[in-house]
Amino acid sequence: MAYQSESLIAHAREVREASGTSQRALSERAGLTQSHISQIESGKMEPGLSSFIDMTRALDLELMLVPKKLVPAVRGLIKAQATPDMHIRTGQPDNKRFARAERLVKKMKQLDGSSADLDRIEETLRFLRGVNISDQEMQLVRELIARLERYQASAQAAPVVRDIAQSLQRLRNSIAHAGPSEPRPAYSLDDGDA
Amino acid sequence: MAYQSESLIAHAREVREASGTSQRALSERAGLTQSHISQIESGKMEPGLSSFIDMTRALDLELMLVPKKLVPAVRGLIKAQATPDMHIRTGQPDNKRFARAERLVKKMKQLDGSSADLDRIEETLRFLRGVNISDQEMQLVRELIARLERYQASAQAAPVVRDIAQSLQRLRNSIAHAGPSEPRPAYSLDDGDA
DNA sequence: AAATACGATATATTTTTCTGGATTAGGATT
DNA sequence: AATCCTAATCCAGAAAAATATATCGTATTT
Repeated sequence: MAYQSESLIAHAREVREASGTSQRALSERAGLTQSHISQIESGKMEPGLSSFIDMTRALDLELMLVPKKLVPAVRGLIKAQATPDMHIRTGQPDNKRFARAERLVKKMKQLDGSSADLDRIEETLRFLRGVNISDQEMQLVRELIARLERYQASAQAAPVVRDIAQSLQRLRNSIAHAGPSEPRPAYSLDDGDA
Repeated sequence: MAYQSESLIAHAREVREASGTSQRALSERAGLTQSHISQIESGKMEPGLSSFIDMTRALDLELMLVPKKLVPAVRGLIKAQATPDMHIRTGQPDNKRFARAERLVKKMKQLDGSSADLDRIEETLRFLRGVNISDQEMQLVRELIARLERYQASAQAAPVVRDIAQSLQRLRNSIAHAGPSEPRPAYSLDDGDA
């Protein structure tokens, strides 16, 4: 049920997972119960507008009304900042998370069979673990891992996996030689989704 | 009640009024009852997320989650298109709406007393009525008039009236001599609102 | 003056959210 | 093996939203 709000809720969930926030932690900040959030995220119930606002505000997101005509432009803006330039490299690699991710990939490989994309992800993760990585970059990695976790069992996981592999690869490149692997277009046309 | 969603709902309402859609017409397109919409708009009840989505989709709006950090940029984008360049001038002046607006201003003047801003609005409206005006421009005018109607009785109507007067003035200038009265910055910093 | 359109309200019924707490199940950590 | 954290689920009850109609006051139109 609740087909219209599906993608919005999925988006909120992705952000929550990428930020490493648990449902419980979020529930406290947003003033809702964990049970409530679980049901919302799993589509068992439809939140009220204000509940959803509370929830997303606690994730540093703002719910906005955008004229349909400029939805692609806004999407472009958002995507552009989701993969920022990443210069400062200070943080520690967060080995736990990498280990978890590598375990996940291993599991996927033996479940669905090995694939070029999975191999690529595995290798890139190994590389990234050994490198000093900025907080922003680590955040991107977390986001990608969370996506991978979410869609591992999904029917059409393949394109998602491919996208994740590409994103990780680009991150790796931008670190390996801090040169222009791709100029990264600021924001432009961006095919609308569903 | 329902303080978080207030501005979102107000925005939806402004768009509805600017587009000249009645609550009834909207209710049919969105699949809600007119009573329902009235209560939502007047803050007597809090819509469910999906109800609100239905409502705003019917207004050619899309509800999006935007990282707080780029809210100003998105606001800028939206505002920039709300006052577009306006070149094509074909439509008819829509005299009915102008007449209605002028009546409103007259009423306000005798109620709250005359003010420089009201005078300016009155004069600009007279000018605009006599000119060939594009659909887009007419849409802007409608939006401004709707705002005026909404805030006429409000406690702090003054700044709103001033803003409306300014917007109309700018529109008038851009028509009078299609020259650069102001280069209109594409989109940039934009002070957040409430 | 009568008809029409608009938005706000009223009422009654049905449905759903939301809370609160408790529990279950899976992984990960120790 | 035992513990901890996360997410999903269940249950009960209170609160609020959604639906369906109908009416009212006011303005505008004919």
